[in-house]
Amino acid sequence: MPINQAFKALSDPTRRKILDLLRDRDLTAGEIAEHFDMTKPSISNHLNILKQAELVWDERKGQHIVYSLNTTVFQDVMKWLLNFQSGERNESK
Amino acid sequence: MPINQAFKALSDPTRRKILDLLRDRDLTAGEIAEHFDMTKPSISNHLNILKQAELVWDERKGQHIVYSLNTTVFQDVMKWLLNFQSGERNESK
DNA sequence: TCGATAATTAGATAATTATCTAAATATTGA
DNA sequence: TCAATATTTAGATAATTATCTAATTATCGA
Repeated sequence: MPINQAFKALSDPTRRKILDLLRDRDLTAGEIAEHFDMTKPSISNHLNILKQAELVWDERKGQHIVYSLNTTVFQDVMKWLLNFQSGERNESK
Repeated sequence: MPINQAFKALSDPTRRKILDLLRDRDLTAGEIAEHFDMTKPSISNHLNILKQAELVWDERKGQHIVYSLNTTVFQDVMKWLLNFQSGERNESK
């Protein structure tokens, strides 16, 4: 919901690549980590930042935790950007 | 042009407020600084980051340097976001 | 219940970013 | 040309963020 967290989350290439991977299909934390040259705790941290920004959802399925994309916040960010072209004032804080 | 710089630039509340101020009209560096409880060098640094991301243009007019909004990059960012709803794969790096 | 697997949390460190004060540069107008 | 004004650059420090290893938690299946 807070636009600030969304922009922060989106401002890192690793996190954007995670989002890109999730466009294809839902993935477990481990599957996501396989795509990166980085430890699992680091990826876990990035996933947490994406989760806090509500850009992804997580759901435990047995031993695994499955991550999926939440497109709602993308729309919120787009609305914010559209406001710059035409819209009325918004509280950018 | 690089989406990474655009997101980085947008991920700071001070910089988003600067962009918001520039929606009304072009402003000099000093006029921008007046709106913040922060030194001029700090604002100058934020302006530089916005400039590198091409979110603003600057033009010297006599003693002043006038900053203005560049909406092109906003559109690039929106295109990137739209891709997540419907689009084909992009290189999110 | 216990060993194996998946993932996160804790704690430390390195890298990046934001901010400040002081100094430098550019321009104007007398 | 020189003093005043506007802005940036330099250099230092504090705050934040990214990353690692080691330890912890949760779940499964025998």
